Amino acid sequence: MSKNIGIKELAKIANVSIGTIDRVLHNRQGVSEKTRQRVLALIEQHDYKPNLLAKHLASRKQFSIAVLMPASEDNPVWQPYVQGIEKAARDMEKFSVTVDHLPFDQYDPQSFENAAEGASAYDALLMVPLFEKAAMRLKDNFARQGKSCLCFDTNLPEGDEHLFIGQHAFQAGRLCASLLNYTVPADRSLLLVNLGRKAGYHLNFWGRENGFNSFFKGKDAPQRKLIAYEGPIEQANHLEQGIAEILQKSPNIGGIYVPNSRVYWVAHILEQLQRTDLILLGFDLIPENKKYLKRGTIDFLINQHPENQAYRGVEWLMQRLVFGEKAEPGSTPIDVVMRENLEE
Amino acid sequence: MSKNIGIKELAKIANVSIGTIDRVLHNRQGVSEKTRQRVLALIEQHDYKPNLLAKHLASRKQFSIAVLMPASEDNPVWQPYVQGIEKAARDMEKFSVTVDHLPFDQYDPQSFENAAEGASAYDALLMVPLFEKAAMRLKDNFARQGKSCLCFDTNLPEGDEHLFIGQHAFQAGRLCASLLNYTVPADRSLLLVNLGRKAGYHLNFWGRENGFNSFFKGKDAPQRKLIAYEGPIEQANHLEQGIAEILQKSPNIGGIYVPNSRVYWVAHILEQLQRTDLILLGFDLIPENKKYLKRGTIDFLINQHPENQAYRGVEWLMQRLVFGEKAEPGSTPIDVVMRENLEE
DNA sequence: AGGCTATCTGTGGACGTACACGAAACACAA
DNA sequence: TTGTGTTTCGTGTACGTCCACAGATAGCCT
Repeated sequence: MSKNIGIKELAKIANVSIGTIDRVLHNRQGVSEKTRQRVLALIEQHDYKPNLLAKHLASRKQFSIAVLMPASEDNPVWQPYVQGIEKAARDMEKFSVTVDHLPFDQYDPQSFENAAEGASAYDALLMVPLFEKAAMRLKDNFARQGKSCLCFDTNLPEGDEHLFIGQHAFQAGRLCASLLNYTVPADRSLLLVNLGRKAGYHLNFWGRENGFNSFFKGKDAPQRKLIAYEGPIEQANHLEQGIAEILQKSPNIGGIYVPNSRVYWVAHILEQLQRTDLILLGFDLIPENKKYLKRGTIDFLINQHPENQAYRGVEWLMQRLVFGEKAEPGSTPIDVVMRENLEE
Repeated sequence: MSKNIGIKELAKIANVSIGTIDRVLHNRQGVSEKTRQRVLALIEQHDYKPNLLAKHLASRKQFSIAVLMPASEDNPVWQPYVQGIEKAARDMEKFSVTVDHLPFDQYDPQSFENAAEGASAYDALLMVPLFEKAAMRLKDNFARQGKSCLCFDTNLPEGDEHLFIGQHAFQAGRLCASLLNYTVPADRSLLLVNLGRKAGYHLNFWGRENGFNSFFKGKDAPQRKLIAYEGPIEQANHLEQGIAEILQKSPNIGGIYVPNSRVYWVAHILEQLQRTDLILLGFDLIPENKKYLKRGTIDFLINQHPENQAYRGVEWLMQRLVFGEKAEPGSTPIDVVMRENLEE
């Protein structure tokens, strides 16, 4: 009904011109204290909200968003993120916002630095902070310039007021523990497989690992034997041998937890060893994992909704830039996928 | 860099006035076929995208969206939907879109009809089509007037090209079956509890029930004894008695599936009977259910992300109205919630 | 009072699009 | 040729805001 009041009406009521109102709104100098107060009161009183569309139109600004994220060629995990970014880029175009993907090598800190360099020219930043120190620096840089910066997929440790879109890794780990605890008989033990802890083993993996372990600690936590196996990242044949050995040595193992997307390696090995009876749980709906999920070798996968995460990240930044909003980014559900709810 | 081309530049290039460009863009009559083709070619060639901010500013249109949904007082299930709608209403305001909730009584078809009556004046419709025939009529009405109509939460059966945001009930049912199949030892049977099938037992419930049953049918489906219990909806004491009896008669039952939000009734009864050892699975994160989930009486809840569903529904309609887009509404993940990933 | 700052305020033209109105161009019959 | 009607096109104003510039007002000095 009562359509929002505009700068013009406001001027009429205050008996000043729109120029004055404008100056007050942007608290620029050149307006007497008396009028300023009067105008401010009226703004308050009439609950004036600037028309963001008109505002943005008049101030002919073009915004740009940088997305700092590994190249999708490195790892299929990043593929859907890229898709989300691309879709967002298309959708944001209408708000005069351009989105660029600045790829880096997820195993090479220097490449991150280089990409970060390029990001400084943008108005806002969306990044996967795989390299902690460099990411922190970059974030602080943006903060200092009053520009928004949002992390996704992986969160930085000191997350006080930190802006993040993604799964809570620790919680996800706990959920996995609970799921295995439900599905594996109580007298059997669980195996945690860490693939390639040294290289590119990023914060998310730690969180998932810690969350998993935390489930079995504490006073009335379920008693369950846990075995940890630290596998190599590169040599697949070493891994096969290692897993074969550990399964032989501990025939009591009933379930395996892989806190990252490389669970398909383990799936492959289990099929080789004809041990598909074990409950296998891992992360990410990449094609290889889906394959084994369909066959039943992998039993559960935790989905992060990557396309959605990336899209929402860009959207959130756009809303800040264009509309000046500052809502909570909101978290990503920890989505359990089984053969039965695998889409497509 | 190359800032988007505008209607003005386009006019200059085409050697016509902006008026003509405008007519071509809105394919209104009054422009010769020759010029139209020329302009269209240029539009294509320069990849012209109208500036939506300006567009919306100039066309002083006010859109309205009606949301046909049960009143949240009827049932806590609807509470988060209302919140989603309200948040959407706030966010859509800047696009001059108003959103009204037209509540109806989920058990009273007549109240649905009444609400539907009121909806006809709106530009678009978002509804929970609990009453099939009336909903179909309403939907067709909107379609006939070229207005958008979107269902959420519950889908209409003939969903050929039908627009829907929400969970796939059948798939959700299958997932639940699988989950119980994993967590309940193979030699124990499962109980399916239908609460109040007659009154307000809507399509979603059927889908979840059928999906569940389908899991155990087919050639290499797991063999498992299923027991179905049809409980009364109103008399809680009857229910308690009924469940107690059936548990006594079939002591082999290892898990219970309740295909709707009333799982907390069963949880309450299980606590009374001191049978919290049973795996209990149901739907919706309403406060009562959360309570029992935290305590461990309920083991799994399927979340529908209702706020999100409602919000996305409104947003989708807004995008159609304001921006004229026609993307797929996208589906809702089937989110498994356990004690460990219950938020807050 | 006239002149001169310094401070305060109003005006007008953008931004890119929508739309009403009216002008021009054309066709065709008288 | 003129008149009439129809099709095709251009112009002007508006949307709500930003911003540069010009205009007004007041204070003070000579």
